[in-house]
Amino acid sequence: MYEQIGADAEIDHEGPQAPYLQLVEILVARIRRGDWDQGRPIASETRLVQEYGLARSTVRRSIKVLAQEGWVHVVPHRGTYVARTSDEQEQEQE
Amino acid sequence: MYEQIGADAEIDHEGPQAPYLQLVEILVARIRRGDWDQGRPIASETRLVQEYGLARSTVRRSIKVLAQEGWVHVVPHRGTYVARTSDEQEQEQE
DNA sequence: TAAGATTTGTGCGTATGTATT
DNA sequence: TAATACATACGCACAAATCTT
Repeated sequence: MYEQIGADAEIDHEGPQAPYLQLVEILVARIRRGDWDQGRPIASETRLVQEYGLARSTVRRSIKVLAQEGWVHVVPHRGTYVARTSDEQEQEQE
Repeated sequence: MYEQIGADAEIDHEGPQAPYLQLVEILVARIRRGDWDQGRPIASETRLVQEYGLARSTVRRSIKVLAQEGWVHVVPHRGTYVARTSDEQEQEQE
């Protein structure tokens, strides 16, 4: 999956897919592309808000999904770090 | 058109005209009267529901017509904005 | 030690989107 | 048409922890 939306895509507010899911795909694409290295922080929520024109609550929702899928690791009051850059160790979530 | 029902009319649930069409005429009259300026949001769906005693689905149906006729522009999750205040650039919809 | 900037945590209110009954 | 419920999204405000200067 994550094939329709690329790393350079923008949010389509009119489309059928929810913006928070679009952002999930975009960020996964950017991680895989190497925009941020493993163990390094991705853009802050505030930055993503500015970059994609979304509400912070929406950005946070996307990050929550990324964390659940194991792409990133959120460190309270510090940042959101890249946990992996490919889906090699893809794992099931209950 | 929109001559029979004025800006201060109320919905007549007994009459021959469907409530959603009555509301369309009322809202157009209110826009033309200047209740809401161009580029500004009209009353929310919830507000219109309370004001006219209609179901939200009915109000939305009216707004859909207004949007198709170019009177308003619906911005997802934000509001319904006045696109024009007169029928100068009246245009055909397919 | 202190102050300021940055970042995530949390909550509230409101609006539209969609579906069901 | 109506009534209801839930999902999705925006905006704002403030708290708490961290980092920088």
